[in-house]
Amino acid sequence: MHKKILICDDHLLFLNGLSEVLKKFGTDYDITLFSDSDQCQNYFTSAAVDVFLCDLNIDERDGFQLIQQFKKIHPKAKVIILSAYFEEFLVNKAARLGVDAFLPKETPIEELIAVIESKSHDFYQASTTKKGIPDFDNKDKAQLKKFSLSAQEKQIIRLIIEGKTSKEIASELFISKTTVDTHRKNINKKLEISNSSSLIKFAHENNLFS
Amino acid sequence: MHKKILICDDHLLFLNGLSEVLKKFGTDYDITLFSDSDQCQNYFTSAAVDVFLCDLNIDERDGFQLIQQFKKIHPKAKVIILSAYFEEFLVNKAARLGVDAFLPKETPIEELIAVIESKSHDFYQASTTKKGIPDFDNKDKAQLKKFSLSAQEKQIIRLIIEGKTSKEIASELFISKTTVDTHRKNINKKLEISNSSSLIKFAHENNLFS
DNA sequence: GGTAATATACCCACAAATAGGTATTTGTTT
DNA sequence: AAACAAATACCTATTTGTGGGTATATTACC
Repeated sequence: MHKKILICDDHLLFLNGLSEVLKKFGTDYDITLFSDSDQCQNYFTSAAVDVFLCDLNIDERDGFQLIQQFKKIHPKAKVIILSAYFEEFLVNKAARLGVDAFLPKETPIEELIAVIESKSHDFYQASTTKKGIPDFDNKDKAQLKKFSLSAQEKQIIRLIIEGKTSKEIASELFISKTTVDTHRKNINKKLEISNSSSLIKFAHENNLFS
Repeated sequence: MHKKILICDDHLLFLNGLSEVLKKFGTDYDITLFSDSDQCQNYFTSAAVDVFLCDLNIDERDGFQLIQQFKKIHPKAKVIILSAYFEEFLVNKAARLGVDAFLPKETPIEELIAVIESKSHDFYQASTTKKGIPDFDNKDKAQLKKFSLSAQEKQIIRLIIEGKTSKEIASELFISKTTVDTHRKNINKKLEISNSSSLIKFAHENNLFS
């Protein structure tokens, strides 16, 4: 069946490669590529799309934001996240946004195509995703609610770990310095810590990033 | 010109994609793929290789180790690192190992092929790599400075990483809080940084502990 | 025996972070 | 429509960290 596929990923080599592989193995795909999230959004606001393959962290913008916009315009399209990071709370958030599948980038191409071709919109359909599912609910209720860090909070933690000050983080995220301070305050309260060294320690111990 | 190319990367989709793209754009490439570093090493110990494309962090093993082994067996082959992480100290280490190019994974395919085809073994040849070069020497100095940290300074860094405040560190080491501050001041000066997050980042990047 | 490095400790001033509060807006859920 | 979570932003106050000095005692190395 003919499918209009939209791919957004800021890793150009990955983008090229994925496109090549899909053209080779896929039946009848019309593929459009973007490495810039704004250009991608411009495109999908006025074009038909059947399947949207999206990376997280596309050029510093949160991939979830892009997906949220996409969902508004194309509620029936299939959205598949291809992410290098496979963490429960990300999978959770994706599920809440109505993302159809959350696949690691190392997913075999056959499986990716199976997900693209599947008629159902089942979040758990891919075998690789299933692997992560057993403790999905437990992790969600136990660990995740313990911390339940929002996307913006996580973003700020990332920048703190990089050695940025609140002022620098503010200008990088186009928000006020006082807002960054509020986020840091809330983060510290949630994690029951009182300085950024402990925050970094926490992030490493819990593999928030890696 | 015919080239025997060996690629090692644990991201299967990336591996597939890269291989496809190289076959399409490259002139006459004989490509062998591995996602497992041990299997890759087994292969190159008894096979001719012209170009080795290698990821860092291949299945938990340090990519540098693999490259080191490769260099012993194929001193004249061209080694190109394709890494998602582009940081000066990694580029430094690569340069010291005699790696010919250090490219981000988002490198345009044309540029990657240009590097593969180039006759020279010039570490700085790719435009994307050049961007990272200006502070190459500075970071190298910082690298050396790591050894000029005194025992007490290292001890204090350890405690900072554990999330302790200067006051806490002082009482733990039975010295004055102002002395701890002096040490922190000297550490920051030596490492050319200005906050503890950067200090922790430095410690991790340079494997000061662990 | 002189020089260098290290550890110790203080002064001052300023920057940054932490922690309490309140408040508005937006979007989602029920 | 009401309730909620999230992101935004400000106020105040205190603590912590940073960076410029200076200074002394100790050890280590030529």
